[in-house]
Amino acid sequence: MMERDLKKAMELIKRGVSEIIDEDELVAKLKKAVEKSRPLRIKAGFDPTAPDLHLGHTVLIQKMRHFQGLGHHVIFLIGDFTGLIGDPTGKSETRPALTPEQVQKNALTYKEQIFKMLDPEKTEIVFNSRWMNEMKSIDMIRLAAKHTVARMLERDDFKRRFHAQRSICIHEFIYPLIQGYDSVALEADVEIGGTDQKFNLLVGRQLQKEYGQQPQVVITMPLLEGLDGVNKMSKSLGNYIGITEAPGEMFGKLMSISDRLMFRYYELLSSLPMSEIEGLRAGIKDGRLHPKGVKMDLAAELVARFHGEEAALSARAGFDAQFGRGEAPEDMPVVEVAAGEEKLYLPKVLKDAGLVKSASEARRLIQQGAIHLDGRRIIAEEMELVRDEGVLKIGKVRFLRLVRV
RNA sequence: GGAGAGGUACCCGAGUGGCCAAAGGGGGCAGACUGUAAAUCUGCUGGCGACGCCUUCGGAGGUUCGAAUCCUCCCCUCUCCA
Repeated sequence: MMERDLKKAMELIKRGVSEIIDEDELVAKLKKAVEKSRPLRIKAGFDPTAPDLHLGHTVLIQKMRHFQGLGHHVIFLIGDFTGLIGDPTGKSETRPALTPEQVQKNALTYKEQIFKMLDPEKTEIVFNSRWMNEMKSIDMIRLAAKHTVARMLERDDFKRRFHAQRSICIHEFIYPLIQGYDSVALEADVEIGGTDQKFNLLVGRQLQKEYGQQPQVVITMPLLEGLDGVNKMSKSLGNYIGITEAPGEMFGKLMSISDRLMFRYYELLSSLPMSEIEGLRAGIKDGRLHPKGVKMDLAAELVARFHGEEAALSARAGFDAQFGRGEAPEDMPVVEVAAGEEKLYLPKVLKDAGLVKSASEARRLIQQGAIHLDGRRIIAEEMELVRDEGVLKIGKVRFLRLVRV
C-alpha cells in the first residue's frame, strides 16, 4: 500500500472519532489487509429491541460506511441474546424477552434502515444468539474464568455503584463478557461503539487475546447531542430525529439546531470532506456565508440520504415557502365544517384535530395571540368561517385546514 | 434482621390545618426580536363552553366545618447498622 493511501485512509477513519485503541495496531492491520488482500472485519453491535434508528445511531453507521468505502467487511451484529439480559450500562431495567418472530421483524426493519447508508453487498448481518444458544454452561464458566472481579469493577458505573454500596447483580458482569465473546466468535479486527461502550469493547480485546486471537482495535465514537444541543440524542428525551421521519419534518428539525451543533452534525453525519467543512466554517466567520444557508445544505444532504434527492429538494422548497415567505405548508390536517355551522368553538376544533392536548391549552394559545386564520390573528374563542376554506396557524409549526362541506 | 429519612405537577424542589390548583428553579409552549440559530425580554404551563365548577400532593380508610399538612393500615425508595 502506498504510504499516501494509508495516510488518507487513516484520515477518514479518524474523522470524528473519540478514541482509537490502539492507533499503531490499526495502521498495522490496514497494511496487512492490503498485503494479503484480506479485508478487515469491522464489527458494531446493535440492540434488537429498538429498531427505530435515529441520527445518533447513524454516527456509528457512518463510520462503518467509511470502512466499507475503504473496502473492508462490515458486520452488523444484532445482540438478540444479550438483549435478553439488557445492558446494565446506564439504568435500563430488565427487558422483556423477545420472541424469535419479533427479533426477525426487528432485524428486517434494521435492514431497511441501514441499507440506506451501507452497501448490502458488503454488509453481513449476524445475531449473537447463533453462537450463544449453542454455548454450554461449562463454556460459559470457562469464559467467566477469563476475567476478574477487580477488572470488572474498573468499569465506571460498576465502580460507582460498588462504592456507593448499591446493588450489582452477578448477571450484569456477564453482559460485557458476552459482548466481548462476540468479537471472539466473529474474529473481529475492529469494533466500533459509542464512548459509553468503551469498557465492553475493551473486554472484547482482552478476551480475544485469551482465545489466541489478534486483539481487535477499539474505536469509540462520541454520542451525538440531540436537538437541545446538550443531552445525547435519545428517544426517551424526545430530542431526536428518526431516520424514518417525513422529509419535511426532518428538514425542519435540522433547521432548528443551533449553529454550534450544526458543525458537530457536519463532522459526524455529513459525507462532505472535512476540508470543505472547514471552508464553510471559515466562510461563516468572515461573513461570506450565511449560517442559515449552510444549515439548509446540511439538512438537504441528510434528508436526501434517507428519502432521496427529490424529497430533499421539495423539503427545502417547502421550508423556504413556509418560513421564508410565510406560506402555509402543502400537507396539513383537514377539518371539515358542516354547511350549517356558522360559529366554530375554536378550542374544541383544535383539540379534536389533535393539535393541542386540551381545550384549555387552546384557550391559552388564543389569549397569547398564537393563533391565526389566513394570516389574521384570532382573538376570540368563537369564530366564524366566512369563506368556504381557511388555514389556521397555531404557533409556528402547527397548521390546520378548515373546509366547509 | 434492627434503626432512621422520605415519596408533592414533565423533572428538581418548597409547603406541616383554611390566604393552596400548591412558592422557586429547570424544561416545555407562546409572544417580541430573528435565520424555526444563539442571546435577551414578556406571558403561559391540571381539566371543563369557565369570574365558577371538577379532579390532583405514593395507595386505601379515618379525624375535622375544612387535609398536601393530623391519625391508622398498606405499597415503594433511600441512608445507616448487622
